Amino acid sequence: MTDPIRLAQLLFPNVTQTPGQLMEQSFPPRPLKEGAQVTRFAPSPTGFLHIGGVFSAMVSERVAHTTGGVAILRIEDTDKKREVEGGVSLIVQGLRDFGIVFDEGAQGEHEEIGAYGPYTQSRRAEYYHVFCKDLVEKGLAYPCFCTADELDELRKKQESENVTPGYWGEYALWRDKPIEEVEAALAAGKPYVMRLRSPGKPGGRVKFKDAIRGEIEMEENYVDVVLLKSDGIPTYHFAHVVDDTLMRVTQVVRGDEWIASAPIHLQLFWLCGLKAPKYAHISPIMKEEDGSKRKLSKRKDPEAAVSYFTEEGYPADAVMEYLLTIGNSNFEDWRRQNKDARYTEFPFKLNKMSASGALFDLNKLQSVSAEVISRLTAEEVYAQATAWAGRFDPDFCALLTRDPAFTKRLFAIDRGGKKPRKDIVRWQDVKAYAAYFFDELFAMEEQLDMECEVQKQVIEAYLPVMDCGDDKDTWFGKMKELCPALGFSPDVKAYKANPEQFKGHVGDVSAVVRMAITGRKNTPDLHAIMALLGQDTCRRRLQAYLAGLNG
RNA sequence: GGCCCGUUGGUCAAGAGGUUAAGACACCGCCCUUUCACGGCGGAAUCAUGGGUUCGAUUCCCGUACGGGUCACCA
Repeated sequence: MTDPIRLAQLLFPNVTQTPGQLMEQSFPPRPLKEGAQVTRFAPSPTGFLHIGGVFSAMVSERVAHTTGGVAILRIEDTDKKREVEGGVSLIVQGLRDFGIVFDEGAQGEHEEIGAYGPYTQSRRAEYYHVFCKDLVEKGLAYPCFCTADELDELRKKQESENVTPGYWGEYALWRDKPIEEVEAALAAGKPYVMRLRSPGKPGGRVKFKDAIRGEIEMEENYVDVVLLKSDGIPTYHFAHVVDDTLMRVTQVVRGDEWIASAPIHLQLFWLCGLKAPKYAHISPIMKEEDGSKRKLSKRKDPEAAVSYFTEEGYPADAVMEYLLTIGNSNFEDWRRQNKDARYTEFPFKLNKMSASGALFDLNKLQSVSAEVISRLTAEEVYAQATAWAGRFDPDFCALLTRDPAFTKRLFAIDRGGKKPRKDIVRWQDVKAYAAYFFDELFAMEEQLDMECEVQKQVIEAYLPVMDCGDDKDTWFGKMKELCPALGFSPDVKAYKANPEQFKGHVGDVSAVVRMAITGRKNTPDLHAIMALLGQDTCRRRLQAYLAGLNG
């Protein structure tokens, strides 16, 4: 290829701009303050949003927004084979469900915002061509007309000769073909890809700094990698360089599977005369199986899909906070010291991320979730629980919203104090939690381990004095007054001192009433429950329970 | 196979050349409590391995094992 300028003109007759002009005229440096990071989350619209993707998106977004920078959502749809109808909406909606918002990029299937777009790679062909033409002019890129079969053959030959397989050095068939041959192939309409003419050598070394892992040294790239596929669309490698340059991205956050190709990217930036962004390669979220770790897989693990968490009813904030604890382990300490703060106030730091992959811990998620829900007000619980039920359990939703004031009061029981209960882990649990407040769902779920005769006596003694209008002390006072005649101790300590003298203590008496009214042994404050349920309902349930004991 | 990354209790992990090796979840026990929770207190439980360097290594270096990644016209 004796004449790169002529070759470039031949290949890209319609490209008139240079990369420099493009950057100056259309994508100037962003007016941001010192230290502000521009990040991006760049998923492929494959119709599946992985929890690892949400993790990565969260990290990118946090880094941008805690530094006063910009978060971009870019759609990497350069592989038409994997693309799925509606894939973009699924990503946008999925991220929105978790409260992750981007400043620029895709907003819906076909909508975008921001001045550094388009943010969908399939609409950026002209930019890639500008950069590619520039490389051709510099003698750093060339067309390759090899067919899949030819490449296959090359590989076999290399394997038999025991050399590193790949399109490189002397094995790069089209690297130095005379321009006449290229013209002929072009004229014949043969499909071709554009390849990098890599100046690298086997054994050469590159170093770079990773924000999470520190210095990484690797063999430099010497493969003539594909820049533009035969349809003119770039490979990830080239798109990464062009897009992140034009979008003025300063900090790339991506999965650690990209570490291996970092030398390609670094070389590309260098050859294009560009400054590479900073890198942070994050570890995948793992799953334990048969005693060993493996990546969460979308085929085997339901919890790999973020829709799982939405369906199960984990609050978005709970999932975010769990991810934050995996991301920066000091988040938990911070949370304890800032109980009322929103998680977005936490100063997330890339260099505090772990270099090894964390196992997904459902136990921990549940604990975080219970904690998050316990901090919510009754009003918020009502809003979120009904929103969840509206989507996944419409019948129950109808019940919850039939009398909003009543439902809110129910959620207010034992909530809001210094020691809020933590028995709702996911919105799914609300149904079981609140069942006995609704006659439609009320059922005897458990049985008391106490003689029927004794239970009968308790109910019969309580029925005449019961008054749901009593204040708490009066209410409990009555409970105590019942005790002596029934053979129970009104005082727990007295009972514990001489258990043989009593059938039980006040707590046991309350347990019978609790069972009759709620159908279970464990509930929040019984007095509050009865006050809310009202005299009629309580009397009815007490009588029904008594009838049950007799039958 | 080449190259790269990783390895502190069951899990998430802090940590630094000398510490009784934090904390959280889960588990167990006790206390508090009208129940359940919440909370409090306590318990069991960890530096993958072999060599160096060093007065001293879990921490630094080298090897080994194990796990993961990557070597495409996929991202």
